[in-house]
Amino acid sequence: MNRQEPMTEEQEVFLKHIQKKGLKRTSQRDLILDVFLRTEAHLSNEDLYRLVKQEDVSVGQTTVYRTLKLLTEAGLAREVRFGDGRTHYEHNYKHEHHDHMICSECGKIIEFYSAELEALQDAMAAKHRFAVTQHLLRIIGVCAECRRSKKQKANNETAFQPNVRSAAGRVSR
Amino acid sequence: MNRQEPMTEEQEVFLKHIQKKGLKRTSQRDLILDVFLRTEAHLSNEDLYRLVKQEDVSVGQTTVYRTLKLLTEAGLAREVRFGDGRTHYEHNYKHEHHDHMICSECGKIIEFYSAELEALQDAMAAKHRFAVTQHLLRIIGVCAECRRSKKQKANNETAFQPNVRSAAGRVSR
DNA sequence: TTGATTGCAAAGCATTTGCATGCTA
DNA sequence: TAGCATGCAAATGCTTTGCAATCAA
Repeated sequence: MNRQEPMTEEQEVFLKHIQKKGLKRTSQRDLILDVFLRTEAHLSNEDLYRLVKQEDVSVGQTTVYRTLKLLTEAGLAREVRFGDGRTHYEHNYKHEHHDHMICSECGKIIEFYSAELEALQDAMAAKHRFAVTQHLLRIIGVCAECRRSKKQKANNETAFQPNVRSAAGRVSR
Repeated sequence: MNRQEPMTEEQEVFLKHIQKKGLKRTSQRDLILDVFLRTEAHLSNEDLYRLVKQEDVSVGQTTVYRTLKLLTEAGLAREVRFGDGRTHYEHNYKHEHHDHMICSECGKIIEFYSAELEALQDAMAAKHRFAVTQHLLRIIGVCAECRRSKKQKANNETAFQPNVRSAAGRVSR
């Protein structure tokens, strides 16, 4: 393990976290962090595992699980659950907090942020003397594109059955 | 299956749903609906299964799973996921929409509602030309009681590690 | 040298499914 | 009587754990 290249901020954060916990830096952890940072998406463990494997076949899925947990502890990643059964991860370092809209037709995920929304949530919490650690807002519906294409084949009487599980599972951006 | 007692509204809704789908009314389904309605909480499948078993040992867990799905379809129950890995269900018939605050210390769940919050969410959705089907807001933090008892044993330097998974899993009211 | 790390296989959970038997309409 | 419902056991899918071999500090 000897790289002379300058570290990115994220790598330093990770290294510091690892040292603070008395753990060790390994090539696998470096690689996984690297691939994670390089990919702007809501990666599931499986997704990340596949990407990492493209650069090093020998890495095991368990290591990816364990490293994602480390990254989360270090504040570099954030767990997101979309209700499809698996856990997804997104960048969390110096990223503004945001929430998600999920299209139940195509699985597309729209990120959004509203300061008023945040303030209102805090106000509600205060009203109940509740100290907020984190919050999670997920809006499920149909995105503009899907609504347009649905209008075209309008005459089918089938009731709309939101199926977030499979839809969100298929695509994650 | 011959009860002459008057049906509750919920039972009628359920029966209607069952008939519309060409399914059959059974004693198990009746019992499960009954126990579910009688219990004001965020029951997991397991919870409901245990309660039902107290009145009829012969009922299988699979039937509870299947019936809860039916109740959800019929609009009598609503699925809620608190992030503890399992699905919980709450009453949904003629119940106002509400959101949840979850205490990561004791697992207590506070229900709350804010019209402004709802309005703002709809506004955000509209801005993205997104047709909302449902939304989910979960605030995680520490409730008033737990904060009080934490203050008393104040001097432990242990960093606060929110652990919603186990906390919310243990208690559900 | 020593204890953390890794990858594999096995174990754990919550949930779903296959199937023979039982029961509703 | 026909076909849905039930309960059991087995299967599934994601995640975690046990363990022997390996590797960083």
